[in-house]
Amino acid sequence: MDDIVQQLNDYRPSFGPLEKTVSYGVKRAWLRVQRDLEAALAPEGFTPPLLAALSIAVANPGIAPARLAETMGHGRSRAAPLLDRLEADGLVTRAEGGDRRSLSLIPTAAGREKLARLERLLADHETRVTAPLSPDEARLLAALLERVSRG
Amino acid sequence: MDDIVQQLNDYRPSFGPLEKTVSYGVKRAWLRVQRDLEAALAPEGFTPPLLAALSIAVANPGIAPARLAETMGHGRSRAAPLLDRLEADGLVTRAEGGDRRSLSLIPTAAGREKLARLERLLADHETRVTAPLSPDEARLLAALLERVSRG
DNA sequence: TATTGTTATACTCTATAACTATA
DNA sequence: TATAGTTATAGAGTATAACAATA
Repeated sequence: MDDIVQQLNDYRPSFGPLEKTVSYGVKRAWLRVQRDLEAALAPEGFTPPLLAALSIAVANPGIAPARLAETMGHGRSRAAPLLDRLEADGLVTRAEGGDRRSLSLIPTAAGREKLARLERLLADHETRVTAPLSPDEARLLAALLERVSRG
Repeated sequence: MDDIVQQLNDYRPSFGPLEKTVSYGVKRAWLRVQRDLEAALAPEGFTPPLLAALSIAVANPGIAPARLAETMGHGRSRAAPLLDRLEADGLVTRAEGGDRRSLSLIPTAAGREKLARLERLLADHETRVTAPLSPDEARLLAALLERVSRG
């Protein structure tokens, strides 16, 4: 009797043709990652896109907004609102670039310190997300995902 | 000289602390998957969430809306607008369930035929997304992603 | 008291197009 | 003619809270 109840509780609806696809697997994993990271950054008043923008700005001092957006996988117009926020928080400044059309993004000391704090939250997040995997499996997963992203 | 130009062209901005994380890898892969699938389904007037809902409804006849939403990884309220659309298109019907609180979703013949057509687009999409991988690598990636999703 | 389906609401993410300035 | 930054706008996805009906 108990095993019948167990069997019923174990029942999981099928995903149909989506079952075992990389496509839907990526989507489901993204849902989990997205929610965990959002919750992890909330105490710092940050969001995942803001973290990505700050990370890239700090790692590539002098980068132009269009290049930053491109690195994130987006069009130019995605950069403006993110940079508005980072600049308002005093984490990044928009300086004039060599070409007067383009800007040069300079991380401030506060920006580097903020990122250092966020890196600790990020490391904990990564640990939670990869908890079901061995370290080797996690590295393998990251490598496979990168190849898919590059296409 | 040519190799210096090549070196410059090869330059890619760094992701900083996000580099090589599973977390950001999932996000980047999701961006690619999402865009490709959206474009693939557009000619059929469908979106990725509609495909997921129809797939689950067809694969689990009689499933309740709350269970469908849960399978997709969402709360109850996410089901209603998706089912509104599927029902308006004549692909699924909302029948009374055994419990008068809950509904029983029944796929129509048109729903099964629509899904069969979408499955061909989905297969092509999956082929494009996994193009950089061997078949074994693709299966491995799907399995690793599933373990991450289940947590 | 808990569960289901629904509605209302708001917020984030993202894309497109258009405008200005510069090259 | 092309590139950069910006703004406006719209749409899709998602979450929360609240409601009525049923258990």
